This record gives sequence, structure tokens and C-alpha cells, in this order.
Amino acid sequence: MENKDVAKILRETAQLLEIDGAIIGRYRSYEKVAELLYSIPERIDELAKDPKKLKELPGVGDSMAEHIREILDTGDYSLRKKLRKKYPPTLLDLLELQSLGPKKVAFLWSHFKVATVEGVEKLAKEGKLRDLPGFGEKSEQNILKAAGQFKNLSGSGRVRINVADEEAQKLVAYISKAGEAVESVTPAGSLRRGRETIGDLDLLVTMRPGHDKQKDVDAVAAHILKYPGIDQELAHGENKVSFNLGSGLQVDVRLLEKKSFGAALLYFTGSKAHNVALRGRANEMGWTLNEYALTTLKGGKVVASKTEEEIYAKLKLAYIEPELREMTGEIEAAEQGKLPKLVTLDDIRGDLQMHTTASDGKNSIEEMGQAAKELGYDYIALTDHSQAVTVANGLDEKRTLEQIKKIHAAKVPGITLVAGSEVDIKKDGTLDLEDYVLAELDVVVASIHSYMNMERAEMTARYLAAIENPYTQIIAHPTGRLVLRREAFEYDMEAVLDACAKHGVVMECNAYPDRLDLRDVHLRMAKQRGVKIVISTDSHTTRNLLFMKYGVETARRGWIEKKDVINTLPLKEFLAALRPKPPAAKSKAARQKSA
DNA sequence: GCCGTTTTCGGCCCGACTGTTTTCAGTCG
Repeated sequence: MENKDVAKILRETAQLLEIDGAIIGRYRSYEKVAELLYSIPERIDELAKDPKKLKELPGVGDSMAEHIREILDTGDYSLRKKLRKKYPPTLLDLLELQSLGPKKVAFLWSHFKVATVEGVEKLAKEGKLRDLPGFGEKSEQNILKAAGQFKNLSGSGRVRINVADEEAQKLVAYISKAGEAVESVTPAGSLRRGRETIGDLDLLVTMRPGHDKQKDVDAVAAHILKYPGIDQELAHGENKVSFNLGSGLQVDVRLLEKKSFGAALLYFTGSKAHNVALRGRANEMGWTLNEYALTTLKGGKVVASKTEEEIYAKLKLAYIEPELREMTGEIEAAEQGKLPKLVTLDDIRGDLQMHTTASDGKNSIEEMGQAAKELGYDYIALTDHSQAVTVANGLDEKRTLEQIKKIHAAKVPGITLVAGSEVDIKKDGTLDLEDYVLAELDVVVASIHSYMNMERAEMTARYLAAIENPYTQIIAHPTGRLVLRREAFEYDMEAVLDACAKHGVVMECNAYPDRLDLRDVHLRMAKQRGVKIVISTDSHTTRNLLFMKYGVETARRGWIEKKDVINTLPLKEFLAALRPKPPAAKSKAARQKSA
């Protein structure tokens, strides 16, 4: 059973308990463990084999360990089953509606026995909600609106990181033009943490001290609400405005004074779990932490507020990079001075997967080279598809040899062009080009583009065969998942990474925002085994080369350091870090000639 | 249900905003 399956059951139990009126701590303990399961690199079914290991997880005690074991053994959990008998499963849909929470959902259920979005919508339309305690005409309208949105909503309401990033840049530029009063506009939230999908955009606006503070804030807020992309205004208060963009992305803008910038940035960057831990730590030290400052519990004296660095320092923690703030051990590491020195975009000296017009790319060898040179790279590998990927006009042996010649002949001053191929790993685990061609390539990147729904054991065997092939040097987009569109392949990641470690095969962290694969937890697993990483864009146009930053952010989320990433090395050392290939075999033609 | 330099009970992050109230509960992040 996968971690996410166990997490789903625990989360649902938490929601049902909350509706059932359980005390706050009880359902939070379920919620906490559910969140934890999404973020740990270990598989819960593996951990559960050792009774002690389970209880070492924060927030897991005797009872929770027992519940987890029950879920793993039986596929379900008795308390959840019991609650689902009491409340219909569709009741949880109601929690998704903006303005409805557990209390109101429980009330609606107890009074009307209504448990579906349609049912609630009907009651609202008939005006049956407005006279209930805690409801009114306005909330009736809000529920109607939310029900309409729920029905129209396709998918999760999250967008890929590049979409959020582009929206954020547009908004930052727009808000910066609000006038003299605006000093800075800074994106925070999961975008700053480099998550692969973004649910909402958090922007911090710091204000210059003026003679009439509230008037300035009001003017800026008014300017923001005139932003052309706004679909619906959600909230407009003294220091906050929220709205939906046409894309469905929710935006929260906070207007604040410069002196609390650090505390606010920390707070709005999250993650929630990281914040909760920092607050708990502050309390233990006799302080309290909120979005305005770290202050003393007694007397409310400000201890730190201007920068994140000084707040971490007061909490006796090394500065924790945003990408690490997911409560996966970063607090302990910061306490002990054992945080990784994360790889940066500036460390990257070459890009090792991209396509040209020879297969499905839009630009020539020279154009890709020129664009990469302008980004400051020392080298790039041009890696067009191999023949099996027919939809991409993949290259066979003959065309690959010609392409190698073209790449070596092409001259772009200031950058070295390396001849590569993204060779398809076929169904049986063999590579899609003959050995005599693989031997001629400077770098062999292998990846899967077909038969993606194989059984776990079969897919594992396919990868192991590919890794054992002495020509395979890099495995590209190893899990094959497409963000928000396609689940990862099923296979034994541990076994595959162990094989990579054994054979010196490098794993790719694919920077293309639809892929971001390997993802954070896998990268940490790779690092634990000493498997080296390359970060590549998989570009199909010169513009795509700019995606490198998303790959670097993903690698940082996986605690990856410069020394773990071989395309931070100068060309010669990079080539030396690749698995050495067997000496060039004779071509088929040459073999026939000599025979 | 978990947990402990406010420890074996009694808390559980904390504040903004909304819509309902007439001082606050519920929702949200």
C-alpha cells in the first residue's frame, strides 16, 4: 500500500471526526499523520515491518501505530468504516464548498439529512437556509455560488509551478506600479518553496512609511482590485485582499509595514507544518511568533521581526531555505548545523537533455547552442529521440550517426556541443539503438515512452535491464509522471536506485514543469544511496531552456547539493563522472565487411 | 490521539475576515 493511500484514509477519518464533533486535538492527530505520510521518503509499509520504526515518526504513538497497521493489513480502518455508516461519504464534498466548514456541514446533516452538493444547492435556492442559526441571506448566496463553482471545477484547482510563476511575475509588475507607497512586492507561499503545483498565490506588499498609513493601504488595495485578470473578489479587509483569477488560481495579497517583513515572509511562505513547529519552539523559549513579529510571551516585547534570518537565529536555528520548509527533518538539521548547502541555478554549467528539429524540437543545433551560451552554460548535450518514438520523428541508427557528425561539426563560439541521444527503453528493457551507435555517442540518456502501465514487477525488471546495459549513463524522467495529468509508473524505486548506485548510472531531475521528475522524496532516496543527479530541461525550444530554475528548485526540495549534481562540473570532469562505456564496437557494415 | 525545560493532564499555532451577531462562532490559510 502506498503512503498516499494510507494518508487518504487517515485524512478522511480526521474530516469525519471533525464533523462528528470530536475535540480538536483528536482529529488533528489524524490530520498530522496523514500530512506526514505525504512528505516522508520511506514507504510506510516498509516502516511498519519494524514495530519500533513506526512509533519513531513524530505524532505517531501506540494507538496511531496500531491504526496504521490495521490499514496496511486490511486496507481499511474500523473507525473510518464506523463513521461512514453514520455519515454518507458525499458529505465530505460539502467541505470543499467555500464558506462551509465542519460545523455547518454537521448542522445541515442533522437538520435536513442533506449530504450532497446538489441537496444543499436546492435548499439554498428554496431559501431554506437563511433562517437557520449562524446562516443568513448572504451565506445562502455564498453557498449557491460555491455550489456552482464546485460543479464547474475540473481537477484539483491547482496549477503547475510555471503557470503560477508567470502569473506572480505579472502581478508583481502590476502592483509595483500602484504608486510611491509601495516599497516591495514579494511572492511567498508554495511558489517560494518551489512546489510542483500551486494552489494559491501569496504576495507580500511592503509599504513605505507615509503620513496617512491606512489611506495609502486603501489606495494600493483599490489599485490591486482593478487588476484586469480578476474573476471574483473574495475578501477585502484592512490589510488583505483576496481574489480569483480567470485561471482559477486564488491570490492572497497582504499589505504590511516593512518592520514586520521577515515575520510575514516566514509566515506566508509556510509550510503550515513548518510554521506550527516554529511557533511551538518559540513558545518553549518564552516567546510567541505570529506574522508580525517574534515577541515575548510576557509584555509583548519584539524580539525579532525584520528578516527571516534574525528570527531563525533567535530560535537558535540555522537559516532554513524555503524549499526545505516541509517538516521533513529540517528543524533538527538546522538545530545541529547539519543543513545541506543546496545547489543553486548559478552552479549549473550545462544542460543535458534537449531536442532539435531532427526529432520533435523546434530549433536547430546552432540555435539551441546559441541560446544556451547566452544563459552562460559551458556545454550542452543535444539528445534527440530514438526511432521507437515515431510520433516525435525519432532517429534510427543511420540518422543518429549523421546527427552526431552534425553536432560535432556545428560551431557555436564559447560553448561545447555534446552529441547525445534520448534512447528509448523498449518494453523488454533493451535500448532502441544498436551498440555500435551507442558507442559513438558522447552521452547516452535512456528513458521510457511506451508501455507505461506495466505491472510493478515487470516495470522494475525493465528498468533493471536498462541500467545493467553498459551503455546506459543517465535515466531521464524516471517516473514518467506528468504533473496534474498522469500518475507515475509503478515500480520498485529502491531497487532501481540501488542498481543505479551499483552501476554508476545517473538519475535525471527533469526541469520541464510538466514533469519535475524525479521529485523531492525520490531525490532524497537517490542521495541517500550516493546516486548522482543531473538537472536537465528536456527543452523542445530555446525558450524551454529557462525551465532550469524549476529543476533546481525541485532538486533543492530533495536536499540536493552542488556535489550531488554532475552538470555543475566543468565539461571534462562531467564526462569523467559518467559511467565509462565499453570500447567502440564495429558497425554492422564493418562487421559484415571483415567477415 | 499525542506529548512534555508550563509532564501523566490539559492543552493542542494564530490571526484576519465574514456574516452573523450585539460580542462572537465559523471558516480560512
